[in-house]
This record gives sequence, structure tokens and C-alpha cells, in this order.
Amino acid sequence: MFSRVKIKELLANYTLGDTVTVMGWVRTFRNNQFIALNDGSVLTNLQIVVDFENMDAELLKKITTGAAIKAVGEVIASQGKGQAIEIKAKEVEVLGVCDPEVYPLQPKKHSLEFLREIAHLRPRTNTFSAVFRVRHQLAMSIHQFFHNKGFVYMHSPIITGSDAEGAGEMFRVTTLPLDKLPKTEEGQIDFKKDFFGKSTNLTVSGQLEAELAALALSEVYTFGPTFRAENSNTSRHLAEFWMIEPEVAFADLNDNMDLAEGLLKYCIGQVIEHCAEDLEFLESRLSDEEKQKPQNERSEMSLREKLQFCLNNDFQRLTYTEAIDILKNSTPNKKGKFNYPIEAWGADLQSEHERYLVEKHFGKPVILTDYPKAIKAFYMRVNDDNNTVRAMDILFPGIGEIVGGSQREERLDVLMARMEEMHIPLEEMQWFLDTRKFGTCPHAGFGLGFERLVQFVTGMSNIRDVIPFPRFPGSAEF
RNA sequence: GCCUCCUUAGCUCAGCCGGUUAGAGCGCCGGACUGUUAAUCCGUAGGUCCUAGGUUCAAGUCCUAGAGGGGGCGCCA
Repeated sequence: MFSRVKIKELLANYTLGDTVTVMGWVRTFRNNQFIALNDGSVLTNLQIVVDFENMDAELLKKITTGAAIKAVGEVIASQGKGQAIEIKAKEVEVLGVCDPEVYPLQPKKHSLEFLREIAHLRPRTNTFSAVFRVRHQLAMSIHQFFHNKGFVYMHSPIITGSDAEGAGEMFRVTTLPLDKLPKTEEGQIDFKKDFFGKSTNLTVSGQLEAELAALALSEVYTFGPTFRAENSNTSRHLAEFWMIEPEVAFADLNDNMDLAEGLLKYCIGQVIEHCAEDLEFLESRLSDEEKQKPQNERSEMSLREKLQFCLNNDFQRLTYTEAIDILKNSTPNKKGKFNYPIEAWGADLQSEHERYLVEKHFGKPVILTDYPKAIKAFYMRVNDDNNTVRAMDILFPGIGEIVGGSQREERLDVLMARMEEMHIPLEEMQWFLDTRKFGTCPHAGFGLGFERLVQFVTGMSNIRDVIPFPRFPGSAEF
């Protein structure tokens, strides 16, 4: 009953004179005659031509923006200029009406802020359907990349009993009644009465579990949702986001950087190859958006030029110490243009410093390595200088940190000393320490923020516009 | 959490030094036209000027508080 041809398939492969059935949603209905039909399979609308003079007027009235219709008709060469083919309708059926008086999406340009308020309807726009198709392509490319290399896709838990993942504030998971919490004799909340018999949270990272798996399967990755209860209000943070975390045994920091750079380039290349039409649309959307900005804030490259440039150039690799030297001697630092002037080695780099390195000094993606150990996590391998760790951050233009990773500390004594230094409760982490106790080996991994990758590739400036239903402080709509 | 800007019609916005009946474009609706491409042309309707206080003869406009949103910063991916 619902046999139909998708618009993408029809446009790619048609025979003039064939009778086809298409279904989709009306974008515009021009001149009582031309329906621009979209079914989401592709950006392009299919033009349906109706013979309005011989059509029921009541039916014609129901063909409005947003209505779902079925059209049966003959594939003919278009007499108009905007498209190669069109469907000469023999039969049009309105499957679902859409009252134009109250339907929020009008056949006109809407602001991204307005569309964010109607996130349940925004996939029906060109911009968001393109973003979500690209998002899909990126997800599939990530799996393909790792699969081709023989990695095992690990599903790390979403509810975690570990509260020492160290990557940020956590959302608590509980079934305890909030109005009458069970208490222990000492007056503390009695989590023994909770669903899992202990305190649990939503995961902030699958890394520790991925490490366990890597020390058995050699090469693994996770790709799942992660949750941070940080009160972050920026265009590149979400409370719920998706993260890719590979973990590789018998690998050092250089292997790690090669893997990350290879992954990013593969994904970007796949989007260029498979999402050409969506990219072209997103590029023109971005260039329209940039026309609103002052000249000096506009990007010198178009979206596709930027992506191609990433593919064609090696990412710039340098140490934190080298970066500090560059920043210290930079013009903005000498002229006092930085809000946080670079004075001494050891300071954490601010967004403005990262942006200077990426956008001004090198003009390409940058990988910074060997950060001071004082500003990095406990599990990163300490260098021989006992001052820095084998960490790496990949910085992208416009996004900042897109990847954060490290070679892991595989030496049990060093790791335990670091954990004590940083007040990580050893007794709760025995399962993790077992990896170092039983057959430990050099290994490395990183976390890639999926939405930040989607942001970079689509050119969308706000991360809330690259995930269907964004979660951020004060907002969990839909 | 901090700093900053914004909130006027369905949407995007204008509204000058506080002054009398709050405007435009697009959309919707009605009509005309009928090979259009966000069609075009004509016309109608559509407003708790975010909310609550305050100043003033007079507040969309000034002040205070609150709510919602944008941008930046911090935390990070």
C-alpha cells in the first residue's frame, strides 16, 4: 500500500514516461500549480505539477505548506528552468493536512533562535535536514573508520557506579523518594536502599571502561552519550552530548595523534564525498550569515575550502612549552591585547590563546602536547621531567578543543602516587588499578566530541543546532 | 557562575530628545493572474509593545526587580 519511490532515488535514477508514486511534505505550493515536495531523503525538492483546472477546489485548498501528500504521476522533463524533471500529477491525495494559520514554519527564512524554540519541527527545514544528514554521515564514517582498522566497538555503561571519572559534575541517578530520603544511623542518605544499592550517576566518560577493554582486545572505541552537569553556557557545550573514545594498547602519544588526525580527516573526506549537495547548501547558509558580521570577523575561506584545507595539510604538532614561547613573544601579548597575558610557564591556556595559535599563528588545526601535569588528569603518563604529562589536545578553528587525549600512565606505582596526590579514592578504583597490576602495557586514547565535529563540518555556530534535542542548563524540552 | 546586548503583529525588524490614532517587509487570509522557482500584482485582518512595580501631566521609550533569549568568558569534548 505504501510503495513509493524516495525523491533521492528518483532524482538519481529515472526513466521519462514512468508512472511513479511519491510521498512527502509540501514546502511551497506556487501558482495553484507547482508543489515543491520534500521527503527528507535529499535536500532538493521534487516539483509536482497539478492540473488545477480539473481538480477539486476543496482538495487544492488542502495543499498547504507542511501538509503530507501522496502524488501519483508521470515523470516528465521539466518545462521550467529550476529542475531537470518533474511529476505530472494524475492523482494527489492529502495524507495529513496542515493548517497554515497556525503552522509555525512559513515559506520564508526563519532565525535559528526561533527554530530552536520549535525543535520538534525544525528537521523540516533545509538547514536542519542538511545538518542531520551530515550528522548521520559522520556517525557512520566513524564506525567505518574504526571497523576498517579492526577496532572493537565497546558499549560502555551509561549509568555508572564510579564517581571518580574526573571529567566533571555528574547527574545523579536514583529511585529514592526525594521527599523522604532513607537515612543511615549517622544521618547520611542511605544509598543501600537505592535501586543499585549504591550511589549512581550518569557517565561523564567511557574512558576508564574503554581502558579495561583495550587491555584485552587491543583496539577498542566507544561512541555513546555522555552527561555533564556543569553550568556551562556557551555555543560549544551541552549537558548531554555524544563522544567517541578510542583506546589502544601498545600505543604511545604519537600513535594516538596519528589515529586522531586520521579519524578526523577520514570523516571530513567522507562528508565531502557523500554529502556534496548538503555541504553546498550549508556553505551558502554560512556565507549569508557571515555577511552580517563585520569584515574582520569573517572567515577567509568558504566552508568547503576550510574542510579541504584540513584534509590537505598536516595538523601542526607542538608542545605546550613551545606554544607558551610563541604566545609570550606574540604581538597581542606584547601589546597587552590578551585578557589573560602569558607570563609564566604552567598557566592553563585560555580560549583566546588557543584561537591565536590556530587562527592567526599557524592557520590550521593544531595539536598541543606535553602539558604541565598540574593542570591535567591523574591518568595521563608522567614524562621523565616529572613536570609534564603525555597529553594532547587537538584545536580546531572556530571550535577550540575538539579532541582531548593522552598516553595513559601504565606504571602502577606512579599512577597510585598521582591518584593520592589528587585525592582520588584508591579503594573505589581497584577495578581500574587491576589493569596496571595484571599485565599492564603502554596504551593511549582520546575523546572526540561528536557535536563539535558536526559543528565544524556543517559550519553551524551554535552546538545546540547540531543535535536534534539539545540539553543545556535550564532546558530539557521535548 | 561572571560580563554584555536583546525582548514591539505569525516571523524578521523600525519606532528620533518621553508627547496625541504604534509602523514596514515577509507570512496568513480574500481576489487577480496561470510554467512558477521564497512567483507576481491588488486588498483585508492581525498588537497585554515580555512580566511586575516605580518616576512623570504624559512611558513602547526613563528607573528597579524578575522571566526568556543571543553573544563572550570560565569549566571541557
